Amino acid sequence: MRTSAVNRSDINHYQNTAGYSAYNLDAIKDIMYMHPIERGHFLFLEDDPADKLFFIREGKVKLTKTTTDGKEHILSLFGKGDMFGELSSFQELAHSYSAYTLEDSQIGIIQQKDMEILLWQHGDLAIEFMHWNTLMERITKSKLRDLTFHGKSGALASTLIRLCNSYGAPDGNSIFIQKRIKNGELGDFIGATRESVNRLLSDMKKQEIISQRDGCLVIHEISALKAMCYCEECPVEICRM
Amino acid sequence: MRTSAVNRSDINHYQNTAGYSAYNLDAIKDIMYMHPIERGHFLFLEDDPADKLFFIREGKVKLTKTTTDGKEHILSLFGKGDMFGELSSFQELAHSYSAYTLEDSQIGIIQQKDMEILLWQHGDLAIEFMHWNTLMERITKSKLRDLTFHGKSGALASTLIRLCNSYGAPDGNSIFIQKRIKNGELGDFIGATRESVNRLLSDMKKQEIISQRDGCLVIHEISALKAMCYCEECPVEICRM
DNA sequence: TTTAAAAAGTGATTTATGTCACAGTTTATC
DNA sequence: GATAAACTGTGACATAAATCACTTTTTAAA
Repeated sequence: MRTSAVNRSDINHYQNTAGYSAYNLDAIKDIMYMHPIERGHFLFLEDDPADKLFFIREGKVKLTKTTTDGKEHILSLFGKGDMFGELSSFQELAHSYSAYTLEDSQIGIIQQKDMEILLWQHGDLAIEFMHWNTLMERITKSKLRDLTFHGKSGALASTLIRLCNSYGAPDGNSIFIQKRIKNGELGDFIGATRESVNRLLSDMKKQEIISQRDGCLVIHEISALKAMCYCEECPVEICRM
Repeated sequence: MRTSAVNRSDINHYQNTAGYSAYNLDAIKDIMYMHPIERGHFLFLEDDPADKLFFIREGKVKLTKTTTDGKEHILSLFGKGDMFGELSSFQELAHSYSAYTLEDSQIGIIQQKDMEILLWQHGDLAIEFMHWNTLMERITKSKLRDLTFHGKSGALASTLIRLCNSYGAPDGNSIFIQKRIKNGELGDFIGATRESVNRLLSDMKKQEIISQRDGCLVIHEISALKAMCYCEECPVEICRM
């Protein structure tokens, strides 16, 4: 049993980033083609040519990578207002991951060619786009750090914190994660087996760091999770799924 | 002893990327201020404000991150022609890593403000800059994959392949890595201890996958390394340090 | 070239994580 | 709400990697 009380600043610090974007890319909204995509459909597969960006007007999208030995790595979960995609730079490149919808979604598709014309014409957009790139790169770097340097327990703790930031709702002194996630899926985020995730979560439950309600995780002691991954308190725009 | 011969296509596939850049950002050369920086000096430290880009005209730079529990993580090694740096997007952000020179270097420094003005004015540059961002993001994502999903031996194998691409020179049927790297340093790339690295390298030597000459590593069976990290054959511009 | 310092190598042990097997529980579907 | 399918929980064991302690080798400095 942990004795430290939940720190009020911890509760206030996090905010649910679902449906929130730190960037402002209005100009591209004119050049994107909106497509309604039903739940469970792929936007692209690994090895498809990478020459589009995708803007989520409505819905949720999961990015996954399948390794050649059959493991699935979940790279990101994106929601309303997020943009994602890979472009080609020095040569025609293929996607390094797949993307599919988790809900019926409205997806804006932007062709690389159109994007380039727009960047060429609109300085404001170019600057905003740079900001978006900067942010995406920081998110990826922060995951690299968290997944590599404090073992699977650190990686899992970091993932739970990111879930708080992306799907958390205040719940008394705790944070309720408004998303059902299977243990195997948590493992796919961090490169661990479902059994390991299960044991790590069980330990956290024994220590009353987390609990479960209605099949969702509830985080009671986010400070304990932060200790496990040697959290550096990066902004919520970066510490997200 | 491995029986498979070194595949000629493996030898031809890699190329030394030191001093090579896949992007073309001539316009920024006009706005950067060149500074001679002596070996061992820091360009910036973690927590310094992130508002500049750095272009290496001459020399080598190492990017490292120190975790709060005292570990050092080496993020990248950059050389002539490379550009690096972090900018701020939605708010003033701090650097998440430090950068210091490994040799006496000539470094061009580009202020974020100047960069933004230039992007605003020059469409061509905006597009090139997007390509650069795209490439950097792919490099980081590929490291995330390699360091997280096939254990420390996979992570080490991937790092050795990247070293071949960044510092390798053909040497008969082998690749000579023209850079002395300590075992502890290899550990800092992948989040492993020097002892673990030592044992993994010893195993590779026993299997005649690698050897050592003049304090440098020589890679004999790059295909064996590729098998260890389930290599997906990404282009050398991405598979680098 | 001697000497001190740094790095490499290695055995013994502990801890972390994966693998396998199977029982219990929840969820989805008819 | 019965039933199958999917998911969770857990023990036993195997393997990977860290830690500690120490010797040997290499490198840098005097």
